[in-house]
Amino acid sequence: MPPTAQQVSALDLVLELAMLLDDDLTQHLGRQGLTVSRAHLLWELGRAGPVTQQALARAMGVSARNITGLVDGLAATGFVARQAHPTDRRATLVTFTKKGEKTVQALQRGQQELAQQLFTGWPDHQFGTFVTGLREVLARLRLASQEGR
Amino acid sequence: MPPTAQQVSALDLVLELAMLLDDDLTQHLGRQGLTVSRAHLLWELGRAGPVTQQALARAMGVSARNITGLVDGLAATGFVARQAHPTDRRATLVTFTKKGEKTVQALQRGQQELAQQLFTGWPDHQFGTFVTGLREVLARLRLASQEGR
DNA sequence: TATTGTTATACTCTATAACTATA
DNA sequence: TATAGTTATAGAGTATAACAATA
Repeated sequence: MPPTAQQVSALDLVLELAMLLDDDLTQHLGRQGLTVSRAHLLWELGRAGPVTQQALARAMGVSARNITGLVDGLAATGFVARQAHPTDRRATLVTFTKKGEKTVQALQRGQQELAQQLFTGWPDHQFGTFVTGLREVLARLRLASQEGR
Repeated sequence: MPPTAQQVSALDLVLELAMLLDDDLTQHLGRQGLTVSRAHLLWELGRAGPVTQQALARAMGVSARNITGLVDGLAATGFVARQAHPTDRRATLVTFTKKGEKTVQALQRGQQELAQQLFTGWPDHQFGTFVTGLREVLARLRLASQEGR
């Protein structure tokens, strides 16, 4: 039995939302000289403080080689710097420059602004039901993703 | 004035949903020998029938050069073929192979299945409020994106 | 003169495998 | 022997600019 038309068009809305968010993010970051991947690395760095490239690779779920490239780019554009690890001479610590630190703070502010723009003024029950719905969709999507393996 | 914690965590949920959807899509398409960009092209082709590469470039919002590369890849893997345009000898018509046609149909079925998995069994009022919320978020996001230009 | 698609060139993200320096 | 990061190599997506064929 096929899904209802309402179900299909609800998924269309979700997919359109995902695309728009991605486009918006790409534009926004591009204006600051960043890509989505590089911003992701900055974000992790903001969460975990100075860390090794290995730690970044694990946290972001990408290869070590990939981190080398992202750090190269971020260092060349002045967002991060490499520092010697104090005890392990094989390892490198990735740290913020002043510019990088300010940029991460700006990204955080930008996210807060967006949260406000999207959700200010919603009736309480609508907001609550929407959030509950999001959680339900996320839970089901995680299940569906696992099945597909 | 900053946003509420609820607003920020609602945006977190939306962002997580977007990421999960993208990952899920990438995995699912990868199993069929497709990338997200190539599947996007197939999807457009399914919507609009045999079309020129220029038409695809405009519909997808990417450069003509990019379309050349995507069609090269899809042709090499047997999803589409290039045909001479009947009246304009500059242009190329991109058409489905049998494999391409079946693949698009499978993608459409997959999307319907996902819609069902995500939304089956929701109470009517919850589903309705959720969809209304999605529309509201989309409308506000479009506004926010435009401002940022 | 304008348009269609390709070649030339370049940048980014991504991966695996081989290698160096260190644990 | 195992780990951290880099070099080597490769594929994919994306862009602009120059060019050929055709309108």
